[in-house]
Amino acid sequence: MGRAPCCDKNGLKKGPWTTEEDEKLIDYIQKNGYGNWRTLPKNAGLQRCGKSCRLRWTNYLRPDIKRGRFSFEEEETIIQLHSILGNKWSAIAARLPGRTDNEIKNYWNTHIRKRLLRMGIDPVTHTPRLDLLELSSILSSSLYNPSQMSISRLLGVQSQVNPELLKLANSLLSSQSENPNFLLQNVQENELCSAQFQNQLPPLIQPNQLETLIQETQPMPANVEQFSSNFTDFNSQSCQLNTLQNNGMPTEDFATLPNYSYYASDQSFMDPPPSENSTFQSNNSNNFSFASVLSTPASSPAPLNSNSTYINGSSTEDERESYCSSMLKFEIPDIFYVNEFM
DNA sequence: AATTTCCCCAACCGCGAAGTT
DNA sequence: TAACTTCGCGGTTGGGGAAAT
Repeated sequence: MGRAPCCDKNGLKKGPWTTEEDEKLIDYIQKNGYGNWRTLPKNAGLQRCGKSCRLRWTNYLRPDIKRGRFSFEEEETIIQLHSILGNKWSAIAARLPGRTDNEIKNYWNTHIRKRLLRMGIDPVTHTPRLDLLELSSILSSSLYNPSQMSISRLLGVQSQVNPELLKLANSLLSSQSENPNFLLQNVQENELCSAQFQNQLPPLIQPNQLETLIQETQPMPANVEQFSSNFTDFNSQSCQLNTLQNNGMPTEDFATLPNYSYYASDQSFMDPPPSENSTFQSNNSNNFSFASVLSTPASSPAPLNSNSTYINGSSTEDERESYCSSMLKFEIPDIFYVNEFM
């Protein structure tokens, strides 16, 4: 069937709204409410199409809109929800009172997405980028089997890996041949790091919680199952690259892993978390927690009530990135200069 | 100081779903 | 049930300010 135009565009104004227009729209809606967006602009005396009025109201003029920077709490929630819901901005917005889908979408695209990319996380799947993982795997194995190295392996994966990364790997291997301890030290650090990490994951989501979420998010996005299974690899492999990034520096920040919900944090379902100085214990370190996502049902948006430890809202972008780095623990080594590949 | 480039975000567009006639 | 209308969503654009050169 044909699609009807949203309005007669002849003579209708487009572009930024003026204060006068805003006042007219607010005044009309306060007196009459909103409902029929098609007739609203005419009744309100606006030379705009209904769609434009609706957008202006829902994204900007609505009295319950919260403006200003996103808090860490909100950012954490967005990342969690996006990992499950994908680009369902309206669904995500329903769990963030006062934020609009447009605002969240913009924030994702301009801040969070870029940050995840810098950290080597695929912002679509929320898993480590496969090409980087493959590179990491090749470099690690080459240290223990130098005779089998490794150009052949690089060539073997060339169809899957960014060609520029192959070049990078090649140059790193050259460095390794000149200084045999260069990467080996990092791998040994990595093993230590892994051992620490395995012992420090917080409590896991209970099966019934996961079931609730799955029911709530039907139909399940295609990437959810993949995400859950991939997260197993993520836990172990992310540690690996992180150690390379530290380039021999201690990895003590694992001991103070922030109470981030990728590892289960929200208190709606959880017992009070261990203090930052205590050691997390887990029977199974490979599971992902959806707990905090479940804290506010879509049908009844309510303020989030996470007890996560946050830096105050005035912190800088760098601080946020540093915080996120600790959360996700998957930074690309500086020595890789990977920004150009992102 | 002038120009260029980058970045952010409000607003627009097209589409599909749901509702109505 | 087909035709039409309305609504809402997600992707994209472009104006303007900030930062870099």
